[in-house]
Amino acid sequence: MKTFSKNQLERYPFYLKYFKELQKKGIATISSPKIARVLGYSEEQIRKDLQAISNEPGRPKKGRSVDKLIDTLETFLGYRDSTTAVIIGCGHLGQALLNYPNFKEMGLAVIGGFDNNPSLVGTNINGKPIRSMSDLSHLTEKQKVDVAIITVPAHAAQEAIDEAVRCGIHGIWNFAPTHVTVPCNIVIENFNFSSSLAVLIHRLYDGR
Amino acid sequence: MKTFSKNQLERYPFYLKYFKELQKKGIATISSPKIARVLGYSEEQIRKDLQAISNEPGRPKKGRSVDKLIDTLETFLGYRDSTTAVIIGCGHLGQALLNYPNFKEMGLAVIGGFDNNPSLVGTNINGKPIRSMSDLSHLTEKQKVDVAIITVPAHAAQEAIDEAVRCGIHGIWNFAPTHVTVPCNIVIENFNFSSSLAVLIHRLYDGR
DNA sequence: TAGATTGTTAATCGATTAACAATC
DNA sequence: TAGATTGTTAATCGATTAACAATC
Repeated sequence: MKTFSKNQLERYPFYLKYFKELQKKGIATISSPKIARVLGYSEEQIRKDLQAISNEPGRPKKGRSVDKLIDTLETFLGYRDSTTAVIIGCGHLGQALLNYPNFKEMGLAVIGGFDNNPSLVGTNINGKPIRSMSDLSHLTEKQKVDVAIITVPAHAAQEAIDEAVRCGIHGIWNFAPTHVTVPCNIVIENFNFSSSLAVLIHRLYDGR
Repeated sequence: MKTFSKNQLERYPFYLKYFKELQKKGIATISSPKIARVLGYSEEQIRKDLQAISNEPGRPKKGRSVDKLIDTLETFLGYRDSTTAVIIGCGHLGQALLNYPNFKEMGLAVIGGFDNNPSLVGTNINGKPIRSMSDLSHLTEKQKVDVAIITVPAHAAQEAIDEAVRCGIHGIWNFAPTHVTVPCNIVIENFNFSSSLAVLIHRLYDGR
């Protein structure tokens, strides 16, 4: 089976965004050299990336159909499925994610938040109910939950993740700035401000 | 000069976090095999990573001093410097970042926000003033600003970044889910929800 | 001394880039 | 046909892993 590296997977949303802009402009086909000029990837890499997910070849001299590429990418990225997610930790960052408008078009349905702060429990944020952490298992018994988005402080992250895993959630999107461990059948993606900032600051002070 | 790959730079904050936990527990030295067990990297990689930034060797049978490692890492990562940043776009995400408590210890001083929404301009968030976008140049004339954190909607990102660059800001931390272009002397780091989510979803539905 | 751990050098692996014939 | 672009195969590059002598 084809395998996809992390870097490669990270590029696909950029392609999709660009192709949607082309579609809006009424452009029907796009070639690798043109994509290369805009997105700054090499044209060979673009060809490989698009070959890996397309089920029909590109046409010499034309390139590929923008509509088909969008269709293929949205399917590949799971934007056509509905993945359900809960936010664990409804502080500022968790609340921002409860309000984030782009998850829906990415096929991610954020169905509610969990927190232990009594002044939050029972309220709604962006129409989504905030429940007590102890209610997570009740929700997962009634409804499939695919992803737990972890936005608790670093010191509480491992415990929150353990509870999510106990409740049968298989995907963890960890925003807490700390290393955590999960069983090997659980998929975890760390989305780490401090790692991203480390790259930025180093490049900034180091002249690349 | 030594070069550091993106992956390598992204690992350093995890080391630092872990070493600080050790320090809190009163542990004085740490070896690569032990780090490997906790963080899940290979011990060879850990040795290379720590060698690359340390100015004295590790001691056979002991490892390295936790205090010294923390000192070295904090200096290397720029946590001892003060990097100044402004938030451009003070919607939910921008406000969450204005309230994010961890930037300070990373050496990042968020000094204010910019937005064009008249109901936000003139207010304070977490003690930080929100100004009109047209005032950015006034601020940068008076004060060094190193980083612009871009939390505007995707369609407004390029314009916001162009303005930040015109104002002499050299570092761009882009949270908007879109590709943007910057002059070659500007450092940009994309922190992209859709890319991170793409990795998570693919691993989740693909059995790794 | 023995053993754990180090740093260095070589081997492997995987991703990106280059070369080029095929094709519309 | 000529030229742009494709897909494939080979070469390069860089990062990770393995091997192993050195050392406290």
